[in-house]
Amino acid sequence: MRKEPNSTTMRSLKYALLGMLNQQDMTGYELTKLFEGALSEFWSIKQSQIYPELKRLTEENKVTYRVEITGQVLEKKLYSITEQGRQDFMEWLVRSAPLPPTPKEDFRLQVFFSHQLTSAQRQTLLKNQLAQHQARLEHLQQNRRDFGPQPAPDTAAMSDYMVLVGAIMREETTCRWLERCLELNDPAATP
Amino acid sequence: MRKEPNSTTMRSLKYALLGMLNQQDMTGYELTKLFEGALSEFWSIKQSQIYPELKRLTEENKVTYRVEITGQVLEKKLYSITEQGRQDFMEWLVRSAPLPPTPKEDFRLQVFFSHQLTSAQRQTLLKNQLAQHQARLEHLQQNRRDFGPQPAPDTAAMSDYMVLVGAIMREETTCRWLERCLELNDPAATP
DNA sequence: ATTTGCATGTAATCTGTTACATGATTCA
DNA sequence: TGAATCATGTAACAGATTACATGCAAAT
Repeated sequence: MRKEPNSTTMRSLKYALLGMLNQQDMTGYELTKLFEGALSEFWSIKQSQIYPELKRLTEENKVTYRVEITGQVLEKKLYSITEQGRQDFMEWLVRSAPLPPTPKEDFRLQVFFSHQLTSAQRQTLLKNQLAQHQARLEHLQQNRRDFGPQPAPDTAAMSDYMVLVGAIMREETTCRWLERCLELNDPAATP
Repeated sequence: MRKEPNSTTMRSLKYALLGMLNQQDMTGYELTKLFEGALSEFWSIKQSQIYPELKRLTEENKVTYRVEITGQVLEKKLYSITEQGRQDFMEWLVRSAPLPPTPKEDFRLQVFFSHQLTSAQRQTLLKNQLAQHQARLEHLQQNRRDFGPQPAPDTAAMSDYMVLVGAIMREETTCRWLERCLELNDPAATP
């Protein structure tokens, strides 16, 4: 008896790949580069996940591929989304799911237990975290500068832009939070 | 030959449990309730994870337990942290790790692909998300009101407070981001 | 000729989720 | 006496990470 597909799981990677292939045919390698590059700012995946998932999507008839030759003999598989895959993807894309549980962040757990540290240790921890988020924020702000003027609605560039703005706002807030935590732990500071 | 403990993994659950047991002896059931209750706002775990992890921590001599009887026969295991466990925990607590990759959020992936929707569909998606985050924000703000005045530095209450403030700031920003996205997608709106 | 990049995969392990499974105690 | 809560576990599966493994092509 064939196993029924389990419909209760998220399959986020599936939709990430279908979404990319819905825009353009690509090889697994190109998909890897995309997710390791600019996209990794908000969606990171490992190379080793890609090929098994593409294989699975092929078996499920969500994608197909044709083999192309680079140079003399090197084979690459150029993947395309199928009609079934596109339908699946569009269904996911419009879906309004209930909010998932807040993602776990180890640092927030450290903060939760931070009264078990000395004041100085806590300050070191907070300052270090702040420095790291400031660096990430500056990097994202550079991305925005490189982006140029605000794109037009209903374009791929606008989607990119919304995600980028979201990432920047998130980092800004994290920095403000950490600064606030430092204040709260320094009784000398003026509130 | 005995397997070496793998030191490259995070073991976040380990430290979450040790941190709790470092404050008070507890049963697995009580730990479950804690993480399902107030803490679930920023750190959610499933009941089924608890008992295997407690078993493992016992084998690793990070915790011990004594059996107590409720009623006539019902056994419960009251866990305590060991000295070794406390050392482990404190080492983790002061550790400044490099930032982990940004946690994956399906919704941001949907936004990234949202130019493949109609303007109306996109608006529905954004508005639905906004409503959900507004509800969560109100819930968190209620928690803050219940919290009372700002706690003193160096107390457990202050740690709680910092995490709560962080959660509120995060939700506020998410709401502002979603409102901004709605603006960006409505050419009629005044910027 | 050597390094870097293109290209595709597998194996082992870890973490987390869903679902199942059982039974005692307390309160209405 | 029946429902809610206390209390502890297991099994199967899903998802992600780390590490390994191989080999061609292009550029310096």
